[in-house]
Amino acid sequence: MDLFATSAISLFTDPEGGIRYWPDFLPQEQADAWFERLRVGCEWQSERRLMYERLVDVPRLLATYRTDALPESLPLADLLAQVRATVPAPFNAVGLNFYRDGADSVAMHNDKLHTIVPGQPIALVSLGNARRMNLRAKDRSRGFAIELAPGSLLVMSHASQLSHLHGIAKTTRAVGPRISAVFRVRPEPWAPDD
DNA sequence: GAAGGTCAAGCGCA
DNA sequence: CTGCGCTTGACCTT
Repeated sequence: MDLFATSAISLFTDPEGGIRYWPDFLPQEQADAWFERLRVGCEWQSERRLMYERLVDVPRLLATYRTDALPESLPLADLLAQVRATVPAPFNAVGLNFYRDGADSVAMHNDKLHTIVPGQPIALVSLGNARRMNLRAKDRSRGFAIELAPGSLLVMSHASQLSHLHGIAKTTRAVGPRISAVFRVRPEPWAPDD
């Protein structure tokens, strides 16, 4: 029995479940402990991108694992079990994003369609500092935002990736580090360095 | 293989 | 303050 993953808030509806949010998915103590273990233990990768003749850092750190090869030093198997208790999908991938401070961000985007399987959801667990996620329908019919609290779960349908964009804007507010763990069902075969 | 989309920082605008 | 839309260009997707 899980006393925490009780009530989902529906942010958007479609035939595949739309976009749902569980603010209290994990107990706070567990969210805090897992955040620290992931921050210290993940093999964080930085990337660079060219823009206007300058090489700039991608404003976040990244890590990717197959769910069938999770490092035992990380709490990802436990986290996956928690996620699957609420979202019963055959997740085979977890991507982690480390937003170190308010200068880290990700532009509005939808998940790469070749990295997800039609009909299967995407499950995003937030740890560490809260950050605001902006969401917008691609047809611009509506936009909304959700404060992604530590220990929360956001589930987005495959269909919602066709209809909506999401992103994390930079902020001048003093915000501490945040980690998101995003579970996906990727078409096989795939490798973590894809 | 051509065409179109992505997405990084910074600026102007509302 | 915030979000948004525009810019270039290498790389990715269709």
